[in-house]
Amino acid sequence: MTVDLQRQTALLGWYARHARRLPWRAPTGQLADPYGVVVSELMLQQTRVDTVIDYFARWVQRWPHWQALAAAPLDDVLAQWTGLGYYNRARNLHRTAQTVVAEYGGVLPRDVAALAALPGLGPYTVGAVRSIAFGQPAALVDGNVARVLARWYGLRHDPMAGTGKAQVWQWAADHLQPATAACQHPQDWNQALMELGATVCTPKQPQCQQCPVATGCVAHALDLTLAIPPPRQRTTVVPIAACYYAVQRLPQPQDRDGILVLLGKRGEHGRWAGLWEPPGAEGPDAAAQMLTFAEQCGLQAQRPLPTLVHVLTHRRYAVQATAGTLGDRPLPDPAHWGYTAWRWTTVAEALANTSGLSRLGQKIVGLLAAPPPLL
DNA sequence: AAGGCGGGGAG
DNA sequence: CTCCCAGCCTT
Repeated sequence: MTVDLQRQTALLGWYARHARRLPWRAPTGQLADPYGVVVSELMLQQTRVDTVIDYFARWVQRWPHWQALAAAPLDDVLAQWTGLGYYNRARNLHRTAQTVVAEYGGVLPRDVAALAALPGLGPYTVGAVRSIAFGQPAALVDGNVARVLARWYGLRHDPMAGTGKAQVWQWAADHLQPATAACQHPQDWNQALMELGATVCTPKQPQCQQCPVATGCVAHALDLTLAIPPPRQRTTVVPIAACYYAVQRLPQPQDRDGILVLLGKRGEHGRWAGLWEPPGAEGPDAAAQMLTFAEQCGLQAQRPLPTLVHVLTHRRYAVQATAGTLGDRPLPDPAHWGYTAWRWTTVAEALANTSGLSRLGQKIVGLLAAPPPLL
């Protein structure tokens, strides 16, 4: 196929003028620190730039290099990820750091196969690391690039699946060599494509008037910009009824920080794996289960808390929470309630950004701190 | 190829 | 409400 060198030059020039300054991004024409690239790319998977900026700054301040991250306990890594979601990414990043230290002497390998074997690094992220950290002429396709190229060529299929996906990856590869020949910096070309998709060639309100490559864009010429890429199949959201208990413990002589709240640590698999939350259950018999839990704890002074809703991509939690005070009985076996451990903490600590709670868990604890509802 | 996996911002 | 974001892993 032929590629439009003129439009490539236009896009590269646009990127040199309009690139956002991001904490992990090197100036145009330069390479970025491999550790920072991997950390930022793992955080950015399915997550917006604006959300990641603060997390990235705190992360590299606490763990500035592979050795520091590899030596950190997994619980600390998960806690530092609190609120970012998709917590397997944090586990993968941690395991990647340990592999880099143990297998590669603390230096990220430059080899494609070695990179692709690292946990958490898929086709997109490998392309990003190779080009942005090492300057290798490696193509990449993320949601932005897929949308830009699909519109550029008037692709009528979903660019993220099946033949459309293969087509877009081919286009990305076709562009890379001549674009790199023009600017000598494959990292700039890849980031220019993504930047255009993130700031100009957006899904809903593309700014075609400001687009440096609108000339020759098939979708723009045919007025199909909003129809390409085609809308994806809508996911069905499953409603889940859940019942949680905010169990408090009155201050004891060793408690200097006032009333404490009980947390359980979730198992190593499934949703919110390894994260903490107030004890709860989900499903049709959740309320009955938790009633038993309350009896086992000898829960006193029970009062219902306002109901709350927590929405995930495929699940919608409707949570009925109850507050109560622990009696003088010992806590039941956490394993019987789906947890690997119990822990007491203050409300303020549970609501902190490094608490290791899921956002749902924080919402439940937050009900204790919220003012009572007006009647 | 399909399902699981979070959370939040924008319209 | 809706959509979808610098995706990956498991089955």
